[in-house]
Amino acid sequence: MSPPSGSPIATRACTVARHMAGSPVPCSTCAARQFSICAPVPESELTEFFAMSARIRVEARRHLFNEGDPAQHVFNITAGTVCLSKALADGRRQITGFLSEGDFIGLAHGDSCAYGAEALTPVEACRFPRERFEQYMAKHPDVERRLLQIASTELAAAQDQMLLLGRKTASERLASFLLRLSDRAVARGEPANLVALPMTRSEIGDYLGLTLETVSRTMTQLRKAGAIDLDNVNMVRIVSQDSLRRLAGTV
Amino acid sequence: MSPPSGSPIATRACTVARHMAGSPVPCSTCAARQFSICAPVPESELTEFFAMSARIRVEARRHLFNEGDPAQHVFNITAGTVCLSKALADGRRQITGFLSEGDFIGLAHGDSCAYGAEALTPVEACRFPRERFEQYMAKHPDVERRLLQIASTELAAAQDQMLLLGRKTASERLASFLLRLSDRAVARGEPANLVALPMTRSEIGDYLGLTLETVSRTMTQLRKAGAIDLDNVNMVRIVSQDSLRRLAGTV
DNA sequence: ATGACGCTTTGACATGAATCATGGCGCCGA
DNA sequence: TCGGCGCCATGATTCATGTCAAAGCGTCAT
Repeated sequence: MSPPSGSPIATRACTVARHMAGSPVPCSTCAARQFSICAPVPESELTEFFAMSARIRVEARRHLFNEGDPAQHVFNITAGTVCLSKALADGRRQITGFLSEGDFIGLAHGDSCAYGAEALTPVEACRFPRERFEQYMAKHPDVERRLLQIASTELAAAQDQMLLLGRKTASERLASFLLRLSDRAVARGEPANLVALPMTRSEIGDYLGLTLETVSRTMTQLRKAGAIDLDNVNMVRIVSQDSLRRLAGTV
Repeated sequence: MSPPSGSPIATRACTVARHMAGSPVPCSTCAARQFSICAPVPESELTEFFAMSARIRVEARRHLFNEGDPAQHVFNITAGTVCLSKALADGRRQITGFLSEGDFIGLAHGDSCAYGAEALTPVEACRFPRERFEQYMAKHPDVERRLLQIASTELAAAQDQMLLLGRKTASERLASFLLRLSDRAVARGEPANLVALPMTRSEIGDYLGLTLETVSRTMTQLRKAGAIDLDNVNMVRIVSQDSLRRLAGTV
């Protein structure tokens, strides 16, 4: 299934699918659209909007781009999970967000990417040339307004995360994290008490400012406290939303 | 000078100055304007723009608004320093930013304020009713674009801060902090090596995810390492930008 | 079926920063 | 000029989390 690793010729980090001219624009049936930057694009404009972008597929563990790369594209994720991260010279890294279906990537860049983006699972996305996307926005204030709204929401989330990283204990961090994932699941019409973890303990650690060992121990702690159960390592069942909320402090 | 504290009637957290009709709009001579949200407002519109806002003065230690208040206004700071913060139920708090001349307050709010804002020094600001400001933006995409740019910059800064809070040591945090203040001073045409600290050690701690004691000790450490000198508790002289950068890791 | 590999869990120990406690310094008002 | 108060510096000690190490478990390719 996966290509022979290490061969730069045979390996494709990202494949581009072409759209058949004449067939209806896939946007009209895109499940991610309602959550996405493209939500305010009217039906009449969809063809033009769609034509700006390429559909890409990225394998798990591949990077969409690296921190410091020239910022050439913006993305709208239609399937899979991506993490954004920043690193220090010695390898310590901070994951600044886990993104999935409907999420936009491309805010906060200047000329170069302020963070790297890596697929944690196989990912599908719409990729837009940054410049064309900006030109489109300049002509369509609705979309620009939507992006401002997205940026504003991101900023609020970033501030919550600062509170978490600066002032919360390990169990508060993990409890907050699980509750956020749960809220997110609810927003997508999934059950609140069953939380999938597409990322490893190490990645959770890099997001919460902890080590993977502390994440693991804390997970056990929450389990022993009766707040959660582990169906398997990647599937958390929230047993008591209340105790989890109490443990989390807030958010 | 300061009003008798504790009396809700005699005390004014914020005073509103009225503008004389007919006199030229103060915006044209406002030193903060070039850095501000109002930079793209054309001369011809300044009167209208100005008329939307009230000039306010806030004493040191007073709050512009509290976390959870209904979000009624947005602000543009014209003088002084403000800190934004979020708190946990038990009083732990995280300062998410120090703002000054030219900075905009009002991003990231929903119906209620996502954070509190407190004046660290006497502050002057332009205060706009949130709704009117949004209406103005809807009619003036330039201003909306500028706000998106501001939000984007804020987001990048927030991500830097997440890296700092999640992964940096105490001395890396403090070194990064001092370098940022220095960069900021440079952007305003002030000398790079002389950094004013309008906030207390405790506030620095609440910003860097440390205690005031650790901030104090670390300041001593940086001094003994020959990276900085303290003219007095509120004035840091950067002796060696290089060693400070080495200590900081990045940013 | 089996072995290998990657991820997770758990244990033992180390350590950076927090906490608790004390004294010093500087500023402001009487 | 003096006293008081808030902020800061520093020391002693504790503690949460990091680090190092080893073993368990699941998955996947052979």
